[in-house]
Amino acid sequence: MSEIESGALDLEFILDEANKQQKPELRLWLRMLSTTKLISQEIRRRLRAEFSATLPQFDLLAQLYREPDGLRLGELSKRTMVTNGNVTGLVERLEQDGLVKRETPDGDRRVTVARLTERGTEYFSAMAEAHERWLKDLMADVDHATVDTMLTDVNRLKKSAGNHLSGS
Amino acid sequence: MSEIESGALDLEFILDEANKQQKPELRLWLRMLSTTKLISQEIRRRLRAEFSATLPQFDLLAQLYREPDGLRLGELSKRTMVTNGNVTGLVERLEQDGLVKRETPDGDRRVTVARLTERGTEYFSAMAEAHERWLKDLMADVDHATVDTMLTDVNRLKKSAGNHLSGS
DNA sequence: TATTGTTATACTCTATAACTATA
DNA sequence: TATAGTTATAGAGTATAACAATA
Repeated sequence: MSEIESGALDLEFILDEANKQQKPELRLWLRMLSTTKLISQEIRRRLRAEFSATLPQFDLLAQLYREPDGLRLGELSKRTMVTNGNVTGLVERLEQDGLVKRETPDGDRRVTVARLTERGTEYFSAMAEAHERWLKDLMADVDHATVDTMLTDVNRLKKSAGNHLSGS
Repeated sequence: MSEIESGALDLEFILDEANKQQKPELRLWLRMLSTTKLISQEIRRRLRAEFSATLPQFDLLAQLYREPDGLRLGELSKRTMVTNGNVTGLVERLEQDGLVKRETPDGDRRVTVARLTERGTEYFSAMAEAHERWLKDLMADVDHATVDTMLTDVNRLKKSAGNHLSGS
């Protein structure tokens, strides 16, 4: 290799490294996106194979699991970040499976409250246990300190994003 | 408030904090998932409004943008984590929009190579610039040091997950 | 026989907007 | 009039498997 070529390569390398540093936010986002896609696909695969469930369904059930008295559909919509109309469809499918039931409370008959059935509670409990196991497994090579750091950092990121949405 | 009530509240708080520490991997995952969902929805909204494009399309175009000579569909499938059959559909839509073209190289006529058209290159260039701006904006409240730390940490996580998939 | 893409299918998710019943 | 859900619709994404052409 000639001196000129060698020099050119070094320069390219330096420029390349400089470029990398120029767009750290973009790089972080692309990396987060591909990472969550990788993990999501794996989790989706296992949820489907072992529980015939989807990720949005799991998410919705998790919200109800925390609220024994159930949640209004509007509140469910906010917490799952799914539009009102689509929450209706999600809940309907889960109701057909016997995991969720809908009730209209006395007082305001416009309101619909969704809550887990007994079967839904048992079923989600098993799902949650498996889900936790899968996550521990997938993150096995990440040390505890890093996990803790990431917990804090991701929270900062979420707050920042929340503060800069179109509607705010 | 009585002493007993106050004591009970303290205990609840302590137990709650202890519980939080018990499942850090799960908590990290749920937080990453809701964060990427929040940001993805925002980016999707803007991509649709300003470029009539979807996130998977953006992802696919980004891969081709880095490879002026184009990529085989199989390779595109791997890089975008989209199945072969669905890559065909994605590329077809982008071809109809005139952003991508397909070619069969001499030598192995089973192969299809996708590459950006001139228009596709220009179009994606504008998309990438806007996309980078959006990300910087959404991450504006996160300091540079944290962004750098996260870049490293997310990479560790991705590698760990990759090492523990079903097929490995 | 193995590989590369394509086609077919079924289902779910996503987004938007119009609509109904109730307050 | 405003609110809570529902319905309708259109378009994409996702996963699986069967299939054709080529090597």
